[in-house]
Amino acid sequence: MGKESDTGPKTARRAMKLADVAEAAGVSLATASRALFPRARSAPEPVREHVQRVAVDLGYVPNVLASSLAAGATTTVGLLVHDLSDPYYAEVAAGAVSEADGANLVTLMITTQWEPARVFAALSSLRSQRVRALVLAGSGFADSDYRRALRREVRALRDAGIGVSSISDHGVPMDMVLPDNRGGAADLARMLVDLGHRRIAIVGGRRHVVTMDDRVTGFREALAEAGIELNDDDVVHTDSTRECAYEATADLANRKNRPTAIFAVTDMLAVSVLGALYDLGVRVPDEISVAGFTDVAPLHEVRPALTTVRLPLQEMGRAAVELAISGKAKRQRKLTVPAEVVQRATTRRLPRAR
Amino acid sequence: MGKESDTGPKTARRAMKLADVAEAAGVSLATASRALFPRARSAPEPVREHVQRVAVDLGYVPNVLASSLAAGATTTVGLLVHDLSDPYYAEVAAGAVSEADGANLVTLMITTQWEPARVFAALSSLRSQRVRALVLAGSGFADSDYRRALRREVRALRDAGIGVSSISDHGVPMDMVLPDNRGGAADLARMLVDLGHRRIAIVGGRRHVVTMDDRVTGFREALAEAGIELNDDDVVHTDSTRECAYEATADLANRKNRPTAIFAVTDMLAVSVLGALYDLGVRVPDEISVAGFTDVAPLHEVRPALTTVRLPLQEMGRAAVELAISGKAKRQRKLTVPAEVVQRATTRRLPRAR
DNA sequence: CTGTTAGCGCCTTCAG
DNA sequence: CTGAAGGCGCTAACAG
Repeated sequence: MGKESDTGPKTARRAMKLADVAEAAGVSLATASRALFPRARSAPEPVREHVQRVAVDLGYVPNVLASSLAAGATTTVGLLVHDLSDPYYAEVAAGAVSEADGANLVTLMITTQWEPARVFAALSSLRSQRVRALVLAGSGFADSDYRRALRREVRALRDAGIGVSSISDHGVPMDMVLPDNRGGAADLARMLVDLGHRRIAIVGGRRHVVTMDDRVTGFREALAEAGIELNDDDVVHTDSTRECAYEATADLANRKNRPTAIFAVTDMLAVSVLGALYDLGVRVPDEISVAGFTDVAPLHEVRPALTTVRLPLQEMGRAAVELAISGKAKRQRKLTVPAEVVQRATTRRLPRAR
Repeated sequence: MGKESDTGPKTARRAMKLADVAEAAGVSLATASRALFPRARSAPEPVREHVQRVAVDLGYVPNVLASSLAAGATTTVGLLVHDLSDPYYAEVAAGAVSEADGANLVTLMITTQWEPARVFAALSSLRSQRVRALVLAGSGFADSDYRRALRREVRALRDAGIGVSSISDHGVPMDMVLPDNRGGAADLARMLVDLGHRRIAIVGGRRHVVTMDDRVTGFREALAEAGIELNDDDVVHTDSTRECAYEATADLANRKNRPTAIFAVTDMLAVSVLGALYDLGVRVPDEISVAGFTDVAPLHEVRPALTTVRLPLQEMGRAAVELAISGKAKRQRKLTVPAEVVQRATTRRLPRAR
């Protein structure tokens, strides 16, 4: 039916629909549907085969929008990260996307640039997309307004039947993957102390970001247990990552009481610290030891090899997706991920360690 | 695992729909629609305001599936990359996602793991999602079967009114962003020659990947013009990136006629080469010069700073999305992106340059 | 087993 | 300017 279709294939012609296939195959809509997508009821083998070949001959591609609308369930999962160009999130996302793919789900990715407002915008956008599940992969903020608002939003999501999970604790009840930032940082601190370090500085990341805060806290507490108190100016906070860390390092290196070790809460910060020290002619680890956190992949081959605390980023992404899509559980689930110190070449034992 | 009946408002209740808002506001469905989403016709200010407040009071969130289905246009763009954990793609994706976001579009991300079959699966999946536009960010393959099949698929996409663009040439007519891999590599080769290098080796990446191939070709041609012919064993190909590059480097460094410079077609490969040389005790750039390609962000602070060829990854991602969503043009558009040599610390002038 | 028929939630001519 | 009504493409009860 219809007039001669224009042979010029350039014209955006209407896509084939199931009804077209059904008609061409001489069966009803319902039968075609059952033949192509066997769920509750299937269709007998001969019919199925026939309809399927007709479908491919016609170049039929199902309209997911329509089927999702009718079936009341989509095939998408939402993924929120702060910044894809950060290796941390890139790896987490790689794992998450791969896991979703394995579940035949496609990933709606949104980047929030460390801005709470964008997180909420993204959440609302994804809700409106009716994602089947959603993962808050970005670290949460230590801010009670944020948490209150998030709590409301998450409740709405769950009420709508959307499974939600997060990586790191956002201060809101939901399933979560909890990398042991505190424990890992504490282990690292103890290791440094064992190596004889006493004057240690921290190059912290953004303020009020729980992931970063936890690392600082864990590190600090472990030092305190060893009888080492950190002054406020032993903890430098950096915002714009790059230059900040660089300057902070220069400052630390020039102090009269120069630290013997620097803990950067992020591998990316650590590499900036290393770069600054290199440029200043301060030898690592001979003069100063440096450690990072996360063991991010792009830096694996860098020399001297960075001492850091390993986190299985991709697996964390996978696990978060897994939690979210299986999120029917009544009880909140928390999956703790161990963080393991990896001692490499940027740290050394102090010669006259007591 | 008791039979704890979920109490409270946790039960997945039906989400608010436009009809609910309309009813609560005492207007018709059509009016509510026009009040909330003013497009062709809007609604008078007073009505609009009223309906809007009713909507928020009810916690109404529009169902994008339904509206897309009815309006015949979605708000999603598809993005295909090979591997998100590769800094190259992570940055490209960051740019692309951001650009899409700026156009109020949300990104459907799919990773294809360098497998052609997955590319096609992704394409079909995205078509079925009725994306508004789609970007093939992953490098194409130098394989005629692949290209033939892709050509068909792209035509189908365009026929369906979906704008398509790619980064790098996939050998198929469509809008594309073309980083000047050949030119950049050629410039790099000339620079090395100018520095006095004559024995140069290439650590290539995957075979039959146009992006990598182009770099090798451009480099090789420029050397040839300078009268330097590369033997086959001067070009090593690596698949699994990591170990391969490492071993290849060891091999190169141990040759009787050790090269004075190594060009790695990728920064990530270059850093592996550097790592291997470091472990072997070969000094860079004193004994061997090393150069990479792309100037990937996570490596910016690494020392000695890597000589490389800069490509504006994020902008490439943005541009590709821009092309795809504006893809109504009849004429094919090609956007060439210049690649600029950045000479840093891993290359040096040979002392007795002839 | 197959076909008919309501919707899914929204948009958009078309009357009023 | 507003409302009623017919789709958008598909699914899932229902009959037959």
